Amino acid sequence: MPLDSSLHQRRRALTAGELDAIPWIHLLAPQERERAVADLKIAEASPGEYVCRMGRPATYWFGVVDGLLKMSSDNEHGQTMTFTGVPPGGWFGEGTALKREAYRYNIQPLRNSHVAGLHVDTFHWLLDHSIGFNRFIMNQLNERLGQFIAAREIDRMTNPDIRVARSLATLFNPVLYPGVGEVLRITQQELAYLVGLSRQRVNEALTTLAEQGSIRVEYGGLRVLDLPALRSHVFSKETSRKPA
DNA sequence: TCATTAAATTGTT
DNA sequence: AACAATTTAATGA
Repeated sequence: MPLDSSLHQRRRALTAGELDAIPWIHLLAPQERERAVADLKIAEASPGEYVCRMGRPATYWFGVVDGLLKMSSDNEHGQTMTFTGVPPGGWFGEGTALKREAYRYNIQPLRNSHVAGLHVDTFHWLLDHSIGFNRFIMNQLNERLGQFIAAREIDRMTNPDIRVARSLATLFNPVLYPGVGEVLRITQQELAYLVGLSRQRVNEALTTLAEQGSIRVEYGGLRVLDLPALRSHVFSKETSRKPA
């Protein structure tokens, strides 16, 4: 059962720390915040479950408190295409919440994750009453537009190293995912699922990126050292091939 | 707190 | 896909 259907039963209140990590909560006036906090729910979701499914009516606007989600879509042939990952601090679904439509994507956890939900009615109430909230949403929509344009470029990249680099750069986006910070908690296997490459190839790409100084590979995560380089660096074809 | 063991993740072929 | 090496997490004295 998707999380958006079962959030009612599985919900619990957010801790003070979890509330503090929500990027838009600080932009609200006291009475607005009071209303938002009263409605916010949090639930745990595991791999294989759905946070929300394509076609289901949108009931919540979601945010990742902890963990890692993937956003995907099924085409008419039953194949699944992954668009992007959603790391901590990311909020999504505002487009469909705005129009009160059905979800256009599937959202599934790549590992055990904590997902917060704000009911669409409260979402709309905030839109009607809070300037700060409107500014956040506008900023978010604008930033995501840039992300999707970048995603189209990534799709046309044949070089796996560049695909990994660009995909990582989007996950490190400080505006969309302020919860990530310097280190992104992600395993190489999880990253492989996201970019659609084998774990071996991802490992090779990460090693190359680390050699170039744009990231550092750590156990269970990655540290970004040079985000602009990740976004734009072009690799020469023969950087790390061993000579014959 | 420390040592031991299991589990997870990474590096390599 | 398989394997070894490394790191973390869990357990109990």
